[in-house]
Amino acid sequence: MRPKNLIKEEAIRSIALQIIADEGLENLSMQKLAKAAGISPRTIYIKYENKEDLLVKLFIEEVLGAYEKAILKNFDPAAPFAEGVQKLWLNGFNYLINNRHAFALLQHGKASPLLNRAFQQKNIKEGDFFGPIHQFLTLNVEAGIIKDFPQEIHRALLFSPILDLVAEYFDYQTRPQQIITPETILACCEAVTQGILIPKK
Amino acid sequence: MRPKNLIKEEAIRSIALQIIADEGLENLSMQKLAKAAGISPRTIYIKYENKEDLLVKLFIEEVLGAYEKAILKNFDPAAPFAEGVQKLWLNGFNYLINNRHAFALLQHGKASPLLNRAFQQKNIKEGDFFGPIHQFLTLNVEAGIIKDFPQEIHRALLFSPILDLVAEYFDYQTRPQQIITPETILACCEAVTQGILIPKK
DNA sequence: TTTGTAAGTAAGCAAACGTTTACTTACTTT
DNA sequence: AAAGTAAGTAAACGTTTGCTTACTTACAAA
Repeated sequence: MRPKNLIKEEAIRSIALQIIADEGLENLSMQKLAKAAGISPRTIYIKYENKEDLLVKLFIEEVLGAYEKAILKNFDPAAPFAEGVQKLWLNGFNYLINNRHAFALLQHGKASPLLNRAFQQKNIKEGDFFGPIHQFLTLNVEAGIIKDFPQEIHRALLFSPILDLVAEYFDYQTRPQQIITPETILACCEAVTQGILIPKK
Repeated sequence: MRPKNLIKEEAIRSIALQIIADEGLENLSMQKLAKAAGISPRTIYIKYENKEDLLVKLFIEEVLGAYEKAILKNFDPAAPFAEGVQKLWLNGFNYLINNRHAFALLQHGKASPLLNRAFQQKNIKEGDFFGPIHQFLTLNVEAGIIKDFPQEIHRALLFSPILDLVAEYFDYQTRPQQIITPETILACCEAVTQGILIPKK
């Protein structure tokens, strides 16, 4: 039997991400995608049930999956708090600035009800997506090193600035000087863990 | 001459926001909007040039404008740092949890290239959108109270967690117990300004 | 009361939408 | 070499899209 063309399968995914990043989720159509990938619309339906199925799989597998893998690379949940947070920040920041298309869909994931629902169902079915981070935070709360907030709050406080900083990074790429670099990130990371107030002498 | 029906004008905007919040930006169509508002599609085009014009005006005027107004209510740029940040957090959080539809489009604004572009152009033309916040941060940097980061970085560190906390607030509304309340927000606000590390004795 | 003007509608345009049918191509197994 | 099978395509299905035309309604000025 004829083997499936893995190159085309990869093309569908990467070109879909590209269109979403450049024109927005609302401007992605199956016809446009097929044309850009140089294939027939029908071919997409061999691999994906329908448009929603394609979007959900793109988001969960291609984007969230890869992001999780990248952010947890060489991360040790038992590491000292500041060191662990720094690792996660650098991993996350570096991955996202080098994967603009994945970043774009990640942003859409927070806005689109479809993707939001898919993420929650995935989390319920397979347990915590970013397990080692959960473990890391629990350890540090139990050791009395960080304040005793629920996981979701810790995550919002510690990690949501990263996405905005990445967005600023891309904005500034189109202007005279870059103000957000990987070096900047270390200072931001410290500010988040220790606060941005300058301690009184 | 026939006066324009202000009720219908308001209906277009509020129902558009509702559809976007419930079904996503990618599922809003002019026909669906007209039907839901009980008017002819043509009527929308009396008030808005096209679909993009409608979306941009909704986002800039209806959502960003109202959000700015709400967040700056009773805010004094000359107030002490912790007090000022607390005010902004409470204003922002309370506005967003009471305006789910506006919150949804705000999230889309970070993901959609169209809305993103519109926001940047608006910012360039009319100067800083959240002027008093700019002033507030500048004052505190100059007084040596907070670290000397660029405005954009301060804003990402100080305010981006709010949106994620609001998202969690809405998520938890559909589940057994609410973990994020206006009272929680004060603790989060303190954690962001002073850090979440527990100081060593 | 007539006239001018803007608001609003019903109906429908071409184009694009997501999806499917009928078919061809390429490869494996017999 | 023939049969079998999955991959892939061209063309088009019916629907919906953004948007427009032709018309009616409601009001203010003359």
